[in-house]
Amino acid sequence: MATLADVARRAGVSAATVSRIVNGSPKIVSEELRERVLRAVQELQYVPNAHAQLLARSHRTTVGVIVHDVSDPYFAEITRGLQRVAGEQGRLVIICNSYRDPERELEYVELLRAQQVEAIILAGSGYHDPAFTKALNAKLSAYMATGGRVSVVGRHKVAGDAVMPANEHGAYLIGREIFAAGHRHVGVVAAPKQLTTTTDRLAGLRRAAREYRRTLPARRIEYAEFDRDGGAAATAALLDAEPRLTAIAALNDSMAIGALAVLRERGLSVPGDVSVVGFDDMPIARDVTPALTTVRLPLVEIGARAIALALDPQHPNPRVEDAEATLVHRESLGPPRSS
Amino acid sequence: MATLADVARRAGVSAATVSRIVNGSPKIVSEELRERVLRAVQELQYVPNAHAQLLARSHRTTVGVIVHDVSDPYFAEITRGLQRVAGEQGRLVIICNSYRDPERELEYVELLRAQQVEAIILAGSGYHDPAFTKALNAKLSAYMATGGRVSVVGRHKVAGDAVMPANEHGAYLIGREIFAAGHRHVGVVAAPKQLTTTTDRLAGLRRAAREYRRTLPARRIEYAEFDRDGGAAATAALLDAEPRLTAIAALNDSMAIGALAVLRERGLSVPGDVSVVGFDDMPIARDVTPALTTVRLPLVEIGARAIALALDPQHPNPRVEDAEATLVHRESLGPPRSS
DNA sequence: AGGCGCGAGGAAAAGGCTTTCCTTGTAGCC
DNA sequence: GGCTACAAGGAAAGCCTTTTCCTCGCGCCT
Repeated sequence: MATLADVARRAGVSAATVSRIVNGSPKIVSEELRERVLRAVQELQYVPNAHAQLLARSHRTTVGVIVHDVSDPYFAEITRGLQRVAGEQGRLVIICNSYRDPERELEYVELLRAQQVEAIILAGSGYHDPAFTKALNAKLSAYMATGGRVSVVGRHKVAGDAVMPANEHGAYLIGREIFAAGHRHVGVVAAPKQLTTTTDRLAGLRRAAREYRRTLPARRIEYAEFDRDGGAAATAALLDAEPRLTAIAALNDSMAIGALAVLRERGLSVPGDVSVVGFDDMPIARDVTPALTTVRLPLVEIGARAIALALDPQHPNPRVEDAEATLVHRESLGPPRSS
Repeated sequence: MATLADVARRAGVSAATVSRIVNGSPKIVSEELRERVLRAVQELQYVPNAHAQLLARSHRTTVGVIVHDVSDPYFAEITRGLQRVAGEQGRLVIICNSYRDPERELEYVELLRAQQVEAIILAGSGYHDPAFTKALNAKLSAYMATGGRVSVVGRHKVAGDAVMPANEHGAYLIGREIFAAGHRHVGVVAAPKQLTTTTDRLAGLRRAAREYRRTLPARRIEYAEFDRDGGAAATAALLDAEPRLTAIAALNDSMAIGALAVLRERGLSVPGDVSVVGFDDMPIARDVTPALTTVRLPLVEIGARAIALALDPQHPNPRVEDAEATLVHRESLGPPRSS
């Protein structure tokens, strides 16, 4: 690869001059030299070595984000918002998929630190795991102690700024909707127990239940992987255990889609026989049949705010912002069948 | 941030020793020093500066991939395959979203070159744009000239190794299916004209049409954005212009889902009134109603092969591999309504 | 005892760039 | 003419690691 020095030699100038021209420094250089240098750059197809630049410059210009999986629509939206703001502020974004493996999450924090990122954004559910939380906080604190900025979305008890999606409240809204419609036998298709998102959303559902003098007995809560197939598996189990179920609350839309698939397979109509509700309002939610009644989280905005917090040098670190949830009425929720 | 020198000072050893211990070099160091150094590393929360390492080491260990958008299922799958192989071979992957903007694609090639990546993988449709193709090839050649490896998926006329999805053949398969079912008035919901993927898939459809002594007149081909909303718009236009349509071939599943939405809105049943077929077999294809008849491309494998080619140092660069397409029968294709 | 080899650790260069501080040359002034 | 002041370009010092090449000391052999 051609280096700065190669260009300088070819143009017959010093490395300093080339650097100034290539980076558009304010220092004035004569038209003639500029031209010679630019020509040499062209001829040698010179591209500055980003690592050397990073080493030589003092200011950082990359931020890292750790998500479960960017191709999951939930995180795709958050990332979109994040990228937009990053782009506006001239920052590059490094995306890391943790696949919900705490170990890997820890590794990625180190990796991002090694990459000298200006800020780390952690998105996605936390874990009920004190040892992990402690380890994570230790790593993040060390990073913050050296000027790194941290911002998390939807995590309790982690150092740094935070944007908190209204998981509890969103679930409460949708729970109210279900109970108000008259359902008494409600099953919950839940994500793994150790995710804080699960706990939060279940809490919202429970609050709604209490308000309607109903309960959500443990035997009607089935935990499974937080995706389409998990939703299908949990629904099948639920249906087998409780044939009288008239409504299923899935803890996200992917799981709801899995539920829909099982219901269809078993010849149960939705919402005629069984109602189904989701969570997150991912784009596909309106295109399945029946279209999903769900809760929308302003994901793009959440991502944008998370990075904005991290990049705002004014305020010292721990600030918490809330993100509202809104109900989206579609067709998958109706009154219970009158049996 | 703590540096190697800080650790060395604290442990009372030289920088060389610290480096050797931290990197597990084969050189032997006494237990005592090792312990002192490791303790200092802990205390200072030292993490090596990745950029300095890159500068100092000779071998590269990152690869870059340029896709339209990782959160698009098509590219998500390709990326998954790619990441798997990259992980196995100890490589890090930098993902760049071009959002189908040729300009941005060019910029990303430069950026990846600046990052000193070992290989660049370019995935996604090419463009019918000689100026762009020339510029891209110039950049890639410059990169390859300095030892960079390039591998593309689904691009004609680009330097480097290639994996070619069977776009033409897949479309041929599905076209045959449509015409064999007896459809005479077939509309095509197509992606933008300047994408080579569009041309290839249309060619396959046309070949099937010729075989059945049918034609695909231009007025029954509607071009739109390569996504759900584009599919909806094109379908609406097609239906307005040709109410007698009995089948719609969408050039990918997202567009097919948009078509399904419009059809449902207009009270047309699928496949009773109008049949719909997609392309790509993205995961959601089986969960919409009716489940999509489509063509499957082995996307994960395509990604894996693309990076495997790039990382294989044996062979010199231009090798071309083909990836087969297979038909997936589901419910969205039926015989034409007998009107 | 002298020489050799070897093992453990350190010194220093290299890697590519930015940026501060200098040098040099020229214009402008008295 | 001699001086200052300023503009343009260059020299060189970092930035942080890795790695090659040394050095030093010790044990062993003859």
